[in-house]
Amino acid sequence: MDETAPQKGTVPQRAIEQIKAMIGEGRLEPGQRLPTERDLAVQLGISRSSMREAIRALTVLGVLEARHGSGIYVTQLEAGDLLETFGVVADLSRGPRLVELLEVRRILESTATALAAARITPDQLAEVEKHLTAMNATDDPEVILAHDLAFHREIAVAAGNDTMAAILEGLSSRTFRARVWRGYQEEGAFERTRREHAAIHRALVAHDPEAARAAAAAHVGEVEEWLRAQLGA
Amino acid sequence: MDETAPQKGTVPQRAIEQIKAMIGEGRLEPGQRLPTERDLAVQLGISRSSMREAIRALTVLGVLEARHGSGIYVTQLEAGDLLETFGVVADLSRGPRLVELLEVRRILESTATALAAARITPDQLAEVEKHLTAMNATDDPEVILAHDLAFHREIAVAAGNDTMAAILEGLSSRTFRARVWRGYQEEGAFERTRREHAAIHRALVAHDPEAARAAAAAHVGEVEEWLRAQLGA
DNA sequence: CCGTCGAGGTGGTCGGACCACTATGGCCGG
DNA sequence: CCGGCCATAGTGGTCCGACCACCTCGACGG
Repeated sequence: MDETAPQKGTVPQRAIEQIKAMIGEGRLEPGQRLPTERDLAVQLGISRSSMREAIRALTVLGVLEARHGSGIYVTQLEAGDLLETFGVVADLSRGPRLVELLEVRRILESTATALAAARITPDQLAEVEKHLTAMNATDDPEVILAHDLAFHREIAVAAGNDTMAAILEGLSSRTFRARVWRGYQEEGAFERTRREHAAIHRALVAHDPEAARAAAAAHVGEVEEWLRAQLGA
Repeated sequence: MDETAPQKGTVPQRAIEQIKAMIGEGRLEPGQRLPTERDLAVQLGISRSSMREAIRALTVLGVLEARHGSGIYVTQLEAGDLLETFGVVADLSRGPRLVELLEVRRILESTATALAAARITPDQLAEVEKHLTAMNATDDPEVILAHDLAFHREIAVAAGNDTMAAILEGLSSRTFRARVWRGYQEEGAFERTRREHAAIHRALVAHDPEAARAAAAAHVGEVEEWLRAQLGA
């Protein structure tokens, strides 16, 4: 018997492993187009439905990208594509785990900010300042939130570690922060937030890693403490 | 017309959002069983195929769990369930991004080890020691790797932040470390690794957070440096 | 030479059929 | 009466074939 299917796990799961293996072995380069769903199904000896499930799974993971009418492609496997799932975690987490996520963010954000203080270029610094002033120029919470996110994103990018930036992006996902900050900012924390952002900015300008680390840690820590108090109440 | 489908995005994508919303709004509790695929498909006005894709996607993300012959259940939404996919990222990353992932791990691992030094209980310490001695008692790389993973996992758990432990678990996934360490250990790094583990252990016993942080950072940093050199060569 | 439009190929969706597995409850033997 | 076995109904798993929506690219006409 040629027995190409050694019967391990579910059918789509096997397909997922095989495609992952193809990528891992370099047989599929990023950006390259895969055979059609129909062909792949025939190659692996499974039905198109199962193949679709496998492709869907890999699409969710950010490994593949399906373009309607065109074909299936391997993504660039960049940090952003692969770490999108972090946002899902943040969105579905609640209670104590929110605090844990904020703690992780505090650790990474403080280090990222410290690295940024040492490495940031004038161009990047200008970008950071743009969002800082925009944030202080309005009272619309939506606009503030958007620039707040961009402010921290620029800093994370300036730290020079795209993977870390992508993780922080997920940990600061829009819905996540909107949920937490809704209550936080209602307590008149605008002013404090502005002071903290200013402190971070000063540390970046001074290229002072230690000050940047402290400022960023305090910034996230403030929210963390508030949330902890909310849960304990 | 009642127009329940405002036509946004693909069909399965809409279904995913709706199910996520159900969970987010608390209409679906962790551990609870969902309606059958067939019923859900009818409820959302889509075909079972599309519903299956949506379920598959949420299964991959660790939000749902399908038990053949029994039904579909909401997971406990614990950090481990949701961050399992993180391991996939580590497995598919290569080159410069491996260094970035190690850098993130160094930051988190050092902090986690420092926290563990302050909080670890005698029981947990005993568990850590068990893996340490087991690791030093053999020359089988497979066994060493297994106990090495367990060693760091116990420490991460002792740090008291399950989310961080889950992330570190992903960053240290089996295939990831196997790939990197294969070459690393070939260069006679066994002895150095043992010394570093011993240093971490001493810091834990002494409940000395700063020493623990330094030891852990050095431990991961060693591998990081080696990998960086490999890539530059 | 360039813009238009058509055909072919792609992923997206659908419905139905059947298989594999699990759980439940009744039946049978003790 | 009790306990384990087993038939059965219901679940997710897989497959098939058809059709739809969309993109691509080349032939055609201006």
